[in-house]
Amino acid sequence: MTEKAVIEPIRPEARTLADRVCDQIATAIIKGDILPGQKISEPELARNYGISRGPLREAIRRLEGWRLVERKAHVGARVVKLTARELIEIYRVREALEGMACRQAATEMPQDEIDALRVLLDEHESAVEQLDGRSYFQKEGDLDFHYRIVQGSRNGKLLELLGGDLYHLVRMYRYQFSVSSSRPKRALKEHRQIIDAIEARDPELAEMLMRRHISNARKNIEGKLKDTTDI
Amino acid sequence: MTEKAVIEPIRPEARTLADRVCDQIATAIIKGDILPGQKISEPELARNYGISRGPLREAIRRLEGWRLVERKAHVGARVVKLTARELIEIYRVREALEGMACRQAATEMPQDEIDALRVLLDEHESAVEQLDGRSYFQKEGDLDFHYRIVQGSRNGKLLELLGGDLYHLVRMYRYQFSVSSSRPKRALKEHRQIIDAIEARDPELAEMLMRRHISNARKNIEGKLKDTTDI
DNA sequence: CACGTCGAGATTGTCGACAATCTTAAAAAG
DNA sequence: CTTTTTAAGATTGTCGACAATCTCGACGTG
Repeated sequence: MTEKAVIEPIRPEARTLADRVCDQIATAIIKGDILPGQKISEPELARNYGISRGPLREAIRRLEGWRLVERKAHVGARVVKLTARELIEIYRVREALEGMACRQAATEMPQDEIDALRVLLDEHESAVEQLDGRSYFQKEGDLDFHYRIVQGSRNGKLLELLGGDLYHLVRMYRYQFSVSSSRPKRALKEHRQIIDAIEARDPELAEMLMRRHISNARKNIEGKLKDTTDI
Repeated sequence: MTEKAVIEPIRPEARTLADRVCDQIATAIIKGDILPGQKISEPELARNYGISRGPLREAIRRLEGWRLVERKAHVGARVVKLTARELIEIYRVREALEGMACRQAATEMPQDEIDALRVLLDEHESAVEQLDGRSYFQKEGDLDFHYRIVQGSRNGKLLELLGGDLYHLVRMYRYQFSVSSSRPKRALKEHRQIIDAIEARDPELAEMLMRRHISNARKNIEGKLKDTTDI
């Protein structure tokens, strides 16, 4: 009895097959090992991962829920291929949603989470200084910052929407186009302004800063997309 | 050949088994035939609908993506049971999202869709006058109005988020508690104001009116929830 | 040569059976 | 009598096979 209570948290791999394969495929998609628009063959993946088609289909279904793949009956699943328009749409939605999250975080986020977030920003700063240009950690680190703000809003539905659908797509886009190196220092400065506003318990300022922060990122992307022929 | 082109749109039931069962279960949940918190037994439902567990699991998995059911590994699926807090959270998210949708609709919604929406509102008015109090059509009609506004925003991701997750839950809540009869005439008036602002191509006013409209609905609910012991 | 038809092959949808896990209730120990 | 253990039953997870459907290239016709 006492044994079990200790062992259980140690073994988080008690998950189901579908869970693990789902994570593996999601990572493969986000990192670009499976390209956008590419077909997802059930027999092939089942052989690759050494499992049956049952759990694999469950994993694909979950990815469909995350909007990482699209399925058509009797045809199959393909990795989503974001158009430039859709990418911009995502950023506009984030502007509204995360602006709201930031406003609520200014009143709801507990002090210890604010402190922890400042520590995270310090880590980001040293990482940015060390690697100077494009840093791997900054890629995910930026999303981590945003995720914590949303957590701080104490709105579970908001967390579901942003964490469930949009962030997967944003992560995919970032890996595919390696756009994190755009402006790490300026982004870091904006992050600090935002957390300052939250700690000052100023909802209006916090929302405004977050909206401007995401709006800046969107404009940065729009500029880059003009060069690319398609996406 | 010419036959097929005619027959195909006539027979939309060429969908898969999982598709139809998914719709059936979703309707059963929303209408309250399956109560919140109730367990979803795979063998039982498979017998009821006369299908195998394969398509049924696919249907349940899709409902999980719509946040209508929650699943735990090796335990099973249960219909979600919204807490009062979560319901309020949903309305706060809708306020931000649909406010944004309304703002974009003021610049993007084509005139013919605006005209069609006015026709819909006229139908609602006659339905409200005829049945006076609580009318079945008004229940879904209200959501129909909101859905069309979001469509008018021409933001596909917004439509996915609102139509995919939140509206199912709102529909379920409305059926369960029969709250549509709260204030149909006032809601109708607010709807007309909103479409007026959109036709006037006034984004700021349109957003403000929509936010206030949803905020009013939220406050109305908050008042009703005070009476209920739990939900 | 262009276009429509047809069929082989492969892929997805569906099914039933077996294995792993949880739940429940009875039995045993204190 | 309360608590712990254990075992039976049922449920979920996984697998392999069969049926329905789509894809794509070859073939015939205008």
